[in-house]
Amino acid sequence: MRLETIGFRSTAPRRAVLQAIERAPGPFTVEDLLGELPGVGRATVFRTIKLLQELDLLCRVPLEDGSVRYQLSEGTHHHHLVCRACGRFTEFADLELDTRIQEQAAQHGFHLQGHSLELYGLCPECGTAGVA
Amino acid sequence: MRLETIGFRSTAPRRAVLQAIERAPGPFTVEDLLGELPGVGRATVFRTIKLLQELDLLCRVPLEDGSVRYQLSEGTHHHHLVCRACGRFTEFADLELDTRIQEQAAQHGFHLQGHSLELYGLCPECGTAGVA
DNA sequence: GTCAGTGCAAAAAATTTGCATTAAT
DNA sequence: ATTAATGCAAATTTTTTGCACTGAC
Repeated sequence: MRLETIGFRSTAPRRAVLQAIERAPGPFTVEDLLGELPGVGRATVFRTIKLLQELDLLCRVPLEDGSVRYQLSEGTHHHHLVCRACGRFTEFADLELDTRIQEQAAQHGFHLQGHSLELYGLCPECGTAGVA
Repeated sequence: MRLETIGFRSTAPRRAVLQAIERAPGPFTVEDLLGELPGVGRATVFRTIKLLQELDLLCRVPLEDGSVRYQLSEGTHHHHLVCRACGRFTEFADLELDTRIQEQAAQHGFHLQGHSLELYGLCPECGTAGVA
């Protein structure tokens, strides 16, 4: 990890959290992580998650019911397609979309600094299964 | 109110919540509402807020820090420009944006059922003040 | 008169904090 | 040696639940 490169210490708990995240088969909650890491303190897991988000290594995805899931991030700016059935989400980026968003902000005299976009529905697998 | 029209009872607590919401000068938290309505029970305020959201009379806006604000809704589908400085938000709708979102979903073989888009930045007033 | 809606207080989540201790650099 | 990072347990914050009671229709 490049944690040390940017002034953070590479500690056992942090490495453990990282590994658990990489091991995760899909989106997870903080509680999931805690369950995977019996030896690591609650606060540490929360603190590490926060750190990883700031480093853009982890993305936080709010669901429609208000709950939150996390998933390893590809790093670059992107949005999510969230499947209501299986709960998994796919990243995608769309420059045109981002441009249009900037235009909207400009039209309202708004100084845009960030945005978040989540699409909810059924992924190809679940959508097909549901219709069939 | 048309609550009764759709099978819900028009009760004093609900009317009180509605009035408090209409009185609100800007986005508010549940706690704000509770403070305005000493006579109304916690659970009732939460239940009424949930109801109003389902009726599209109230919109729920997640902020970047994970907290949530509410604001009376214009009813139709829209997005928000959230000001990081003053906390207020403006609604806007953009058919082109929605279309592009649908296209993205289609490209991923995703059956789109809903989406949420929040823009964060500085509103005209705060942006100008900040720069000046 | 019925049953949706309410209030209350307790329970359940979800997250943060304080602080003495540990360990990375 | 410094001091960032940790663990723990307690404190907050946010939302939900159970249930007897009230009041809209």
